[in-house]
Amino acid sequence: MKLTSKGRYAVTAMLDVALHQSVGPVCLADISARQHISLSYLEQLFSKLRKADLVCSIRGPGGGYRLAKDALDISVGAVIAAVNDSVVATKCKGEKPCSPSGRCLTHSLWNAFSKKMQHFLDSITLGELMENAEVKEISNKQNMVQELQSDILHINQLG
Amino acid sequence: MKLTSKGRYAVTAMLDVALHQSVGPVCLADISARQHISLSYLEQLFSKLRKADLVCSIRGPGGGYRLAKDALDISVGAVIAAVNDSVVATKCKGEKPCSPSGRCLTHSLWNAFSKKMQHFLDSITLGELMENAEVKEISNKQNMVQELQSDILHINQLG
DNA sequence: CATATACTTGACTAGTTTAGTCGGGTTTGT
DNA sequence: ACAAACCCGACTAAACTAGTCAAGTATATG
Repeated sequence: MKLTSKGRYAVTAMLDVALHQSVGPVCLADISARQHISLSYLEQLFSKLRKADLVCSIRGPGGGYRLAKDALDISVGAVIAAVNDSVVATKCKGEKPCSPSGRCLTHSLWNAFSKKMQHFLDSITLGELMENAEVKEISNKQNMVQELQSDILHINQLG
Repeated sequence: MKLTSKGRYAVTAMLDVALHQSVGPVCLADISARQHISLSYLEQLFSKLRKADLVCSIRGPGGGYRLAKDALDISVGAVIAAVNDSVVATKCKGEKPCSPSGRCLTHSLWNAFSKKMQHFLDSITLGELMENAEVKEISNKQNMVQELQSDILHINQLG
């Protein structure tokens, strides 16, 4: 799992679709205008998002994109994975020794972290983020502590 | 917060130091040999890690690096941040309009996610990962026989 | 003190990825 | 028919990755 601005663009665009699809399909030109992402780049991203079945497209005038599922069923992790033509291929496979106290232990530690990371990204959905936003819109700064606590709770549930 | 193989190398190297510092300072040559990371590249990484006060160095023969704090006080997030000369500079700062239903809402949603992400990375420490590993070490040893068998099988297929 | 060991710093680079452009398509509502 | 929208592939400048290379500086030990 990589985390770069490419993924940020994808998540941002998907959130834009989620926020605006209630009045009909959202066209890339509108997203481009609102989020300041170049149209052609959006085309690239949405091509991958469509192939990953995260959005569906409506062609022709008045067309655009729509989320393929409920926003609560689309994880941030899925969006990021879709645009990063991954295939990382963890190296430590064919290589022989991997002594218990050496390379392989550290490697498995990294894998443990990587897995936690993955679960975390998969556990946050677009819908969740939107719900949080609605609450936030009312009082922005009030519940910093609550938020932190719920975050920690959330993390503990994962691990 | 970026998450690339640079960060992975850094975390891996730091874990290696954490695992081996009990018998004295860990020199980069040893880490290079164990983790298969080039010495010169490690030099770059540790230069940054030292500036971030995550490790301290002991020069001269028998020298090397040591964690600057307890492994339980060094978060994975801190390590990754140290090697990624960040300065992301979130764009939405000087820009004016940021209409509530447009760009700025999506932007704040991304920030919300970004924050969660940050908290998550900061909440995992090197020490925690090591504790998890101790449990795993047993199951690793159980798999050794299986692994050996599959290796033998592989060799037989070649001959 | 000499010297080998080990860290320190900076300049350089091939290769890959990012973020984007360009120019053509195809589909479809009016 | 026409225009709005998606679709697709080739291309590219800039940035970043993952290093290499070379010339230092500090220090433990004989």
